[in-house]
Amino acid sequence: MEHTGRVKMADVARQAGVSVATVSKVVNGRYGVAQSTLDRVQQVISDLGYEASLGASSLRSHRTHVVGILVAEFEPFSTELLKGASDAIGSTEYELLAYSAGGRRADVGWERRYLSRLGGTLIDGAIIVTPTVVDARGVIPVVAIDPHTGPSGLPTVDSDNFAGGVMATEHLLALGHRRIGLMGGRPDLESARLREAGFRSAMASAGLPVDETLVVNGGYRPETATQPARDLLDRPDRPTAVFAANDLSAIRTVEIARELGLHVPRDLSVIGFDNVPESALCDPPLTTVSQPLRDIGARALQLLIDLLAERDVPTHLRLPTALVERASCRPLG
Amino acid sequence: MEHTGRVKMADVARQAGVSVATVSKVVNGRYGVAQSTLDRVQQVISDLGYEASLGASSLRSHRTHVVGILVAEFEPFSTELLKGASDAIGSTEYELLAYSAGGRRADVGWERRYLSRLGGTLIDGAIIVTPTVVDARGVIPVVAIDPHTGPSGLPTVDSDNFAGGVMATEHLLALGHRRIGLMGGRPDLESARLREAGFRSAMASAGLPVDETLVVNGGYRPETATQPARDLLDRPDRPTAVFAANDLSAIRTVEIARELGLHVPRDLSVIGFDNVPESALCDPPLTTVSQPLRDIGARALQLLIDLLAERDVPTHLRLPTALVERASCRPLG
DNA sequence: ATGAAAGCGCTAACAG
DNA sequence: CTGTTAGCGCTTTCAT
Repeated sequence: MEHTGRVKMADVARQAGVSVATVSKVVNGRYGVAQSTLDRVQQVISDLGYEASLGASSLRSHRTHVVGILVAEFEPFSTELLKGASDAIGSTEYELLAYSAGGRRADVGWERRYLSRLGGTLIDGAIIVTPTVVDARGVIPVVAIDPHTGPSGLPTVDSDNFAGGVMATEHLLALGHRRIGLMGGRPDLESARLREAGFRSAMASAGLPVDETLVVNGGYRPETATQPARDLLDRPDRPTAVFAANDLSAIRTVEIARELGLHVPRDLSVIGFDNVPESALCDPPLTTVSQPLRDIGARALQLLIDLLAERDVPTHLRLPTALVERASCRPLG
Repeated sequence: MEHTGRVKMADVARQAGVSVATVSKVVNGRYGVAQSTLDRVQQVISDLGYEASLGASSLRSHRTHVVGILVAEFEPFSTELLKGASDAIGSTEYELLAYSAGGRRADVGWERRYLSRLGGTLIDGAIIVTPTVVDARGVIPVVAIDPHTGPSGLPTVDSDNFAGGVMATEHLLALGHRRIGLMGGRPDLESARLREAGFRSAMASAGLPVDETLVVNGGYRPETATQPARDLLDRPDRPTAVFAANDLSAIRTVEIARELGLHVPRDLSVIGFDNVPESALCDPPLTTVSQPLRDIGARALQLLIDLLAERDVPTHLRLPTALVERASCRPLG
């Protein structure tokens, strides 16, 4: 019977001697099937290892019990969120589909295109990670994690980026640093804006002016942080400490420092943001501001599930940040 | 024009004054469309933000340029592979879809069911992570990572688990440990079998018998490792060192040790396997045997792409393991 | 309780 | 060059 390709509903129907309509009913647990038929069909289903094609069934039913998590790329940040979402999905009736077109196609507007590609059919709802173009008038319920600046109209979960920025800066200040560089994040993201605002606020509170030549844009990614890190460090009046807006650019900063013959933390203190697991792998282990990334992913998933169940949900969840001291910062002197 | 739901091909066709067939041709870059029509349709597509539904188009065309990575759960191991696959996909024409039904539905045979659910339509090929039921006669090309014991017939990528097991054990031996516990992995996985074989081989080479009461099954997961860890440690003749078959169960072992008032590494040395980023986050940072997880993911993806292009591929890639010394082991005495 | 038939959004012949 | 016509595998009325 191993003819061609995967087993489809028609194969099950034939083998069980019923119509596909009947098989569909038992697969979907509809009423109106005799117990004997039901048993027989289920037997054939398990014998053949049949499972309905997600593509086909979703096309027709528009209810799939699958939720999507749409990311530009699977990197340490988004995969932490994914772990959290995966933890949370266990207690629901849903399955999880994570989608990325790969870095290259992650141009402006990717979130809208992904949504169009998967929404309406394959997935019942979506979590979008760091969307820039937010398009509230959606077809399916959407929750945003760490979105673009400004009110999006989308339910959002993020963490207290401003407080985190203050925290990081105050830590450096408390260690005696005064000449502090800022490697900013993606300027199109609210999180980056707030972390920088926190930095400036803490500097101002300390009565310190911000040297704008010490403010660069690291773009949140190792590749985009490389040159800015050189600009910051390869100069006689380099800062004694750098606050990088996320761990990936902080880690790259540490690497560039080493390339330039600078020892971290002896010659340069570096603090990051996010507390992705990779930050502990860094040499030296990175001092950073943690966001509860897994929890953010789990909360976003729960929010989405509530949305799908048409329950009332908060439109914005903000989770706390905290200082994690490791070995990349030390007192000046 | 914002009537109902997502914009579909018919909407584009209407707006551009052509048939859906023509729109399909321009979307898929087929020949036989006048330049002026092409321009007009493309304009409408970008105005409307149209993107073809993956569900619908795949149902018909059986070629999607999407590859799947099928996992039981998104945890540190599978997400490292995912990062590697994501790195590698950037240089291809493919997009990446990662799928998990959540822990609960990850029963025996999940890999076959996922494949049935997504294969044939949504995805052109798949990477399956730690499959138990290997079913070579597939509809779509499949690459296995760290599969079930025995020859599967599937192209496989894994690492040198035996050598890694030897390495971990010899490290403990070199530190003077003689009474060494083994927390084994999932017995249905070749990797776990080989790591244990490496352990036994190293013990034998050292002329040491294996105390079978010190061999437990941790099942690779924190939840399943908890009780075995207690069994191993909560007794007067407990081992002075434990080799855990993966980092997650090693980390849990460290936690249980602490619960029991044991200090790691003073009272107990623990070594893991995998070198997931979380192992560095452990307190104390975990000494472990690294597998090049991201590279494994990238290689598996490349293998799959080659398979899809009908290029000749190696049927088995084995990558090296290496000892990573951190702080969870110390000399006995 | 069961099956026939229509159709989800799209692609692939084939006509025109 | 363009449109018409069939389905892809499944769900869903609606008859029987």
